[in-house]
Amino acid sequence: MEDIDFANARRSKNAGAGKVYDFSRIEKKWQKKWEQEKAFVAKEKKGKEKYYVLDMFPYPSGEGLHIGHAFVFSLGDIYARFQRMLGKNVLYPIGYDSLGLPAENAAIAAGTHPEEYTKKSIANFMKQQKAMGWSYDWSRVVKTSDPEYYKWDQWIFLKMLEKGLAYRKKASVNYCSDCDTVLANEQVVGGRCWRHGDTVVEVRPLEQWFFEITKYADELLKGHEKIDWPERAKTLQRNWIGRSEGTEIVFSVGGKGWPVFTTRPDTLMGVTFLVVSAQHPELMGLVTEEQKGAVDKFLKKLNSVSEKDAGSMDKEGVFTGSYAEHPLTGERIPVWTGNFVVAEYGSGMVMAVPAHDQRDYEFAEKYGLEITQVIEGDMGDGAYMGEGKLINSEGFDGLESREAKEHITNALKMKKKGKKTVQYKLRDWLISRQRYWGTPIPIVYCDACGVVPVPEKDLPVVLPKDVTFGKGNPLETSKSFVDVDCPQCGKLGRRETDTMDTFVNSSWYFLRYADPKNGGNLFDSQKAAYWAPVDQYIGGPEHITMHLIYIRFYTKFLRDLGLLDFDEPALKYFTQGIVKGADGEKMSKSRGNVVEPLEMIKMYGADALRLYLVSHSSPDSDFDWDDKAIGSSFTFVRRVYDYFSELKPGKSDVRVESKLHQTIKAVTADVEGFKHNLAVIKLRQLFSFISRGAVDVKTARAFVQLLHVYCPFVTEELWEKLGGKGLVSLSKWPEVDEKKIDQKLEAAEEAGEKTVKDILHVLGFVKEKTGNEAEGVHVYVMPAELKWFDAAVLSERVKVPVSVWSVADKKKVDPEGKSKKAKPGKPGIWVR
RNA sequence: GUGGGUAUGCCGGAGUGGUCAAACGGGACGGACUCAAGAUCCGUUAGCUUAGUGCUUACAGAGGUUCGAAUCCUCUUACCCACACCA
Repeated sequence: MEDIDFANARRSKNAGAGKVYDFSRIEKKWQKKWEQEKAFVAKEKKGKEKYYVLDMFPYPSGEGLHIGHAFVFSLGDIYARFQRMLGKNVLYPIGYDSLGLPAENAAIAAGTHPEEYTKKSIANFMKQQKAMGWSYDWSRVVKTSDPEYYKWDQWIFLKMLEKGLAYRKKASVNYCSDCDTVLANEQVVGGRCWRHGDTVVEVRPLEQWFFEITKYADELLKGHEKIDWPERAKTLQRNWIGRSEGTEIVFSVGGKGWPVFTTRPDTLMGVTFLVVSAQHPELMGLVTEEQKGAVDKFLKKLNSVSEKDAGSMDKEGVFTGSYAEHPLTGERIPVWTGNFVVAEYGSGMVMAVPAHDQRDYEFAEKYGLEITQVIEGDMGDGAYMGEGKLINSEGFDGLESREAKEHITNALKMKKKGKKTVQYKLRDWLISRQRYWGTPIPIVYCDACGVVPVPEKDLPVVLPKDVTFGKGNPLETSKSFVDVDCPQCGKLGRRETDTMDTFVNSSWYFLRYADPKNGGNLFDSQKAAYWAPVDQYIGGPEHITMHLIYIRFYTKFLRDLGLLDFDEPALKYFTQGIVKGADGEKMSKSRGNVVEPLEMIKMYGADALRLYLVSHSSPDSDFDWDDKAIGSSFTFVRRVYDYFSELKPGKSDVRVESKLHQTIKAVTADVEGFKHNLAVIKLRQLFSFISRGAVDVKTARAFVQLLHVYCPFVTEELWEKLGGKGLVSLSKWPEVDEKKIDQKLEAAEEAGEKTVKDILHVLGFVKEKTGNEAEGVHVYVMPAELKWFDAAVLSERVKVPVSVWSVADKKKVDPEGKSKKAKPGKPGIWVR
């Protein structure tokens, strides 16, 4: 065969030199070794500082790991390895968020049971996770689909119920007809299902279970002070919780009191109409006979507008025919209904002050409603939204907004027509799902006893196998599950068929890792107290408003049960960026830009993949995958391997030592701060420095240790070759010896680099001018700097023989007097 | 609309007051080694200029602060993310 097999050629070239970087052999070898030696199994050790690193556990899909997983989990692993090498007692566990809709859907599509599907997916995940070299404690794996796990979800539910935090309520809920289930507010994206972007979410009234998370709203806000999270994550949560202080004012309509929330009670005397949400459940109660036709027509029109356009719709409304009574003046105020009032926020009715609220202003203009200015200010082109001195407000005239808020609220309070109050955007957490693959809600409905909780001793309520998948909730098709005796009276009752939102499962899993096999309790409080809270949590920004709020809520609740003595689950949190396809688009199968970690491991090895993932850019920013760039990471790893596996140790000179310690110092800080891109650069620089000259074993080992957090496999191999004791994984992180960092040497190095450049520059000129190749170069340096310059190294760099002279040397050859040009740090140069 | 973020050379991206024509990687180009290489090594990569120099123009745009700005402030523009009329 005449065709050249390049891959083979590369191999054989390596082989000829006797140094093949056979990454797949190396990676398998160390994977096995770590497992055999139980290297990463964590045990509570009194007196040793613990450190808990946690990645958000994955949802095990049948497709296996994607490149995003490879990226985040590598970040966690780097951190865990780092902390371990710093001597901390590290807990770095992994588990599977294995309940959830996708498994159920995929199982239905594939004609299997979700349990089968999940089992296979998890096995596949594990294989890949091990291939990536992530240093998990595999003895603590937690699977949320395991009845021994979700038993405790049910237990917590019962506690919530006991404490009055779990309740049932008929609610207009978001219903996705594709999922055949109800969605939480957080799962509705722009009026559409978060999983089915094409499906418009319907609003249906259903009897649902809720957790009263709003009870903790204030604490969730205050807790931010205690935790070291990115500011934008906190801001996002703050806005999500959306606390606003204001006044609740009761307007009476037809003898019935209608509370209205406002942050601007100072504008009360400027109220000229009220607007009730068009989606308000009690709207029709306000509509008079004469107006019924108009309101119906209006509602019909609203319904015909698709959700998509509803957002950009103009403010519209219609008079209900009713009048409210102003709480202070008793004046008659018309009540309108409008499309711009949010039904679920506050009471679903607002007081309109067109002079001082832009939305109200537009509405009033449109329908010719009265506009009364009550705050001094410029109303040139619309409402004056600022604060200021009150006018046209009877007894309150002359007050500043701030005092007026107090006075008016007090006046209302005296008349029992209002009070100071706080509103949140955060709603209670709707946990009911009409699906199979979730935690069954431990409740029995009994004709005689009503809603009866399943007694603790009967937990877990296990998902039945005899179900039929199809439309609706499969649990309803299991007679053995539904038909159950009432725990109270013993008569036949009916089991709750709703299951819990999967975010329930992930709200306390970090605690279960502390004691994953406990059969008698959620966890052992001692063990939890030892490991928790999480010291460093890592996961995507998409979880900030859902999971990261729920997990904080659960932690506070468990604390209130007396199970924990802390109230924040994660002290530090790091959000990584998104890995996008080479085309800059989000990776997706339909775009065909998906990169498979396994493919990359096959081609370049896990070490190169890991190194590439963190060296591209700062881990908290998004980045586009680049096929070519991973090649350079591979090349680097291979060179490192080639160099150190054949190392003939010599003596490190002082410059290498200085450089090493400088690098240790910088890399330590970079790894600590997740600045891996910068750390990698420094490691590359150190390597090219080292590999130019001689190093001793100690230095070589230190380099290998620094690189280890990024490339765990190849560094284990090299550590062994360099005669390191035990595993690098468990070795002690190199310590900085400040004394060895010599600024003068740094200056020397810099001078050397500059000189190389200068010589090359001059050589270029000479060639240009004379057309001849230079025969040699003389370098004249300051006497004190003589030791900085090595003729052999310079010759090698500039590819022309170089001789180095001290300017003070009487015997120097210097026909053109170039030595006179020499300055400190900048030698004279003569080319012959 | 509100809140948050980003804007750097051919590209990806470092860099948060002077040591910056700006790390590192990719690409391109030139050279070395080679029968040859997609392998390795060494360079160049704003323009003009120069025996290693100097100047000009540069970090989205326009202003400003400062002895001095990619870096701080203001406004504008574009893009990204979240929330979407929260009273």
